[in-house]
Amino acid sequence: MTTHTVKSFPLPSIQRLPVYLRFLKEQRNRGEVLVSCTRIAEEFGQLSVQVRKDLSITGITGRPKVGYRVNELIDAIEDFLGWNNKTDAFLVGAGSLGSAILGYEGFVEHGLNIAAAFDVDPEKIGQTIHRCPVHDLKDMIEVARGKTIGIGIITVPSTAAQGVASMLLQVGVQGIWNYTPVRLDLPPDVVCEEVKLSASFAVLSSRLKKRTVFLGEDV
Amino acid sequence: MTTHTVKSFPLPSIQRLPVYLRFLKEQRNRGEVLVSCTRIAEEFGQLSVQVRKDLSITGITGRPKVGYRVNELIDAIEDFLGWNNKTDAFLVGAGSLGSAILGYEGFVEHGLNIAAAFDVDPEKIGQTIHRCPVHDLKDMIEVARGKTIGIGIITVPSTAAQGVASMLLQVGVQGIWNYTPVRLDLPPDVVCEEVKLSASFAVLSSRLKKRTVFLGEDV
DNA sequence: TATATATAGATACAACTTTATCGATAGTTT
DNA sequence: AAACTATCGATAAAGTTGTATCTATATATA
Repeated sequence: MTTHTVKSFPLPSIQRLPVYLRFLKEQRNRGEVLVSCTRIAEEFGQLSVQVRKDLSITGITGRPKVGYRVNELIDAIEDFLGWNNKTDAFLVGAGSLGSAILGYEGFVEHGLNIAAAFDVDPEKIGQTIHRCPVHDLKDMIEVARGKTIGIGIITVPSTAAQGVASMLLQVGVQGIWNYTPVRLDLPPDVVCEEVKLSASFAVLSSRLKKRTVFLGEDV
Repeated sequence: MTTHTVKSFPLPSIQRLPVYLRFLKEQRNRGEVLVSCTRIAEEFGQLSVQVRKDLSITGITGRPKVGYRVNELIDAIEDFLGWNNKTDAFLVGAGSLGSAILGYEGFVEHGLNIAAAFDVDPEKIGQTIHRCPVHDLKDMIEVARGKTIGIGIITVPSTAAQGVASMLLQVGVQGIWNYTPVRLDLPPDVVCEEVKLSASFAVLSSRLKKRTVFLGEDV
């Protein structure tokens, strides 16, 4: 293998792609064949330039005065994100957050197949949540045998997070989707994405605070 | 009221504050009185300069060769985010995602008091989830009477999101924490923060994809 | 008391992201 | 067929965020 630079794309653009994808699928269902970025932009209160730039990272190209082909665009986004290939995943922590993720059908459309869930609670072990079997956490290695598990989803209490992560590494996951606020110690070749609900709440709080200051104070 | 410019702070900095806060509280529990940003930075694999800049938005100032007072810093962050004042909230959608939020005790520490939950499912109405009563959605206005509800949390299916948002506006919420992928139509003075799980998954997916390309392809 | 050192604060620079502008193109209208 | 217009693509400018560097200061040490 030769070393080569992998071109990287703007993170904000990547994050906006799912929004466009959702809209494009809606349009396809309505029978639309073409769509312009002007149209997409006004839908989301953005500038058309930004939409165009975002879409361009997928490699797709539109036609002046016409726009983009809806189908082509959907394929391009899904291909870019790897959402047209199914990836098997394990979810650890079958509490309410875990159940919420198991129940969200959108992820199936994104190629995410949660093959099994795990927990330590005897009440949950053996049950089925949203058609997904819940196993004993200590059977994880065994359940994984013969399977290729690409992603591990961690929805356990913070204290258990690192231990669970280590088990998932043994199973051979390449990516971890971490819903706990814990910074995991992982080998550098494993991709980790954290869902930081506190960060989101902090943004909401600070904006509410600012708003209060603005409405209430006089300078 | 006079018009004046409200200074705005870097969003990424705001998002990182909860991470520091968590660490600082840990340190306080261990009896630490002082902490340097060098220490914080190494904990999170960041640069000390960035930590310093992030902390500076709260208005706090440290002392050279000494560092910051842990208590002072905790107070400053909580004050900046408004987390030292309790805010009452309504949560709409008592499914698994709603339950997960109700069950996450961290939010209480952030000043978020979910006063009531709402749903349309007769099975759920009248129940109590994590000490929070679940009411019939159509009783929302009535339940709100006499209360000041600052925040509305939306954890319903996408199709119901806009309707719920409109009800919350009637209740007088100033902020909405939206867990659905729907872009809500709201008056401009209402603050809305969206939790985009698909965006997070998109980042994970694209990085996994890139990784595969890097490991597999030869240029 | 003088010197060394770790640390905060300020300033400057670089990288990244968003926004604006301009030219090219394909369809539409006259 | 020519002029017009909506749209894309490319490039440039502006704004924001992250990183590096330098100075000042408080403590420790000789």
